[in-house]
Amino acid sequence: MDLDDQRARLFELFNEIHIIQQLATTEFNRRLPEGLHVSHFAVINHLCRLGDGRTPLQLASAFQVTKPTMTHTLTQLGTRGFVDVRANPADGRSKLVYITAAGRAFRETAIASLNPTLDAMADDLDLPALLSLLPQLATLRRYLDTARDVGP
Amino acid sequence: MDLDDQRARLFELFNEIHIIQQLATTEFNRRLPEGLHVSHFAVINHLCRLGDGRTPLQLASAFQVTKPTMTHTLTQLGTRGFVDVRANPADGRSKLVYITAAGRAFRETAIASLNPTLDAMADDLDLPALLSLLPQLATLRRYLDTARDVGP
DNA sequence: ATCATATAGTTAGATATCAAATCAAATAAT
DNA sequence: ATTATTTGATTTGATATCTAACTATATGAT
Repeated sequence: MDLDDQRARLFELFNEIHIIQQLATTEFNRRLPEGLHVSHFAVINHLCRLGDGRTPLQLASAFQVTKPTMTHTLTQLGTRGFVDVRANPADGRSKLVYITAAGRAFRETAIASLNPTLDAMADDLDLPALLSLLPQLATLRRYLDTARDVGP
Repeated sequence: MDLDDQRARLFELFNEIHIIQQLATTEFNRRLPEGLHVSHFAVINHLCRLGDGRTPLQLASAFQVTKPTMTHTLTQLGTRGFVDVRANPADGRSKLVYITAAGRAFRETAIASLNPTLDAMADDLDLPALLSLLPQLATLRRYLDTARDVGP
């Protein structure tokens, strides 16, 4: 495989990933209740599964989005009453994000909306083969994350 | 693996893909000349490699974006003089997209900007293992594309 | 102690994307 | 032929995301 070919196939890999992300995000967004985005669900889900009382920065880091993006997402979630963002007693610059009862209820609803789609995928696709991609993808993700802040 | 676990891991797969797409897109966008987005490059690249004179709809379909998105991208490219969008003599509703000399020049510049990043990845990562993901990802992409227009 | 630097979060502005609705042309049906 | 349906593209309006710049607090250096 020559160099140009190598580059083209790597680019193709990212193109496939881009398309999958687009289609999956669009699909999930369609299934979720009106006005709610999969990025909202992901944050709520994270707080429920791994515990709340985390800072916005920790959340931004967990999802690899920028700080303003997380500010925006948390504002949306706060407006809907799904999270409660309080001052961090240990650090005056910082805040802590707590999930509310309404937030937990939203998670249940969202899960009920998304599970049929996930289950259909599990039925229609070779799930073990798909999930076997996870380690490779995680490696790639870590690499990109690390390579991120080395310039130029 | 129980059902909930299966769902959680599938969702995790999409989360990884989402993060990779975010990081890769951001990285590529940083490398590209001012004001140009990787989605612009992808269209130009496609036209150069596989031939121009395609319709906006064909392009939208190739990248799995919606028609308005492709209209927007082509408007941007047209404004910069990278493509020429003409009426389709064979169909009054349709148009044909041609690449210009400036468009080809932009592609060369863009490739020169992106190749170092791609080459660094090829050096730092296990490229054969990465590229071996392509068939599985293509299968997943085709599945999502097909499942897209079945309701509800 | 004071001042410089680093860190957490927000604000401002830009843009890529989507869904829904619209318009125009082509095709199909009666 | 005329009308209805389908198809290609655009317009409109909303939103998620990014970068850059800003504010406020915390930490470190002299």
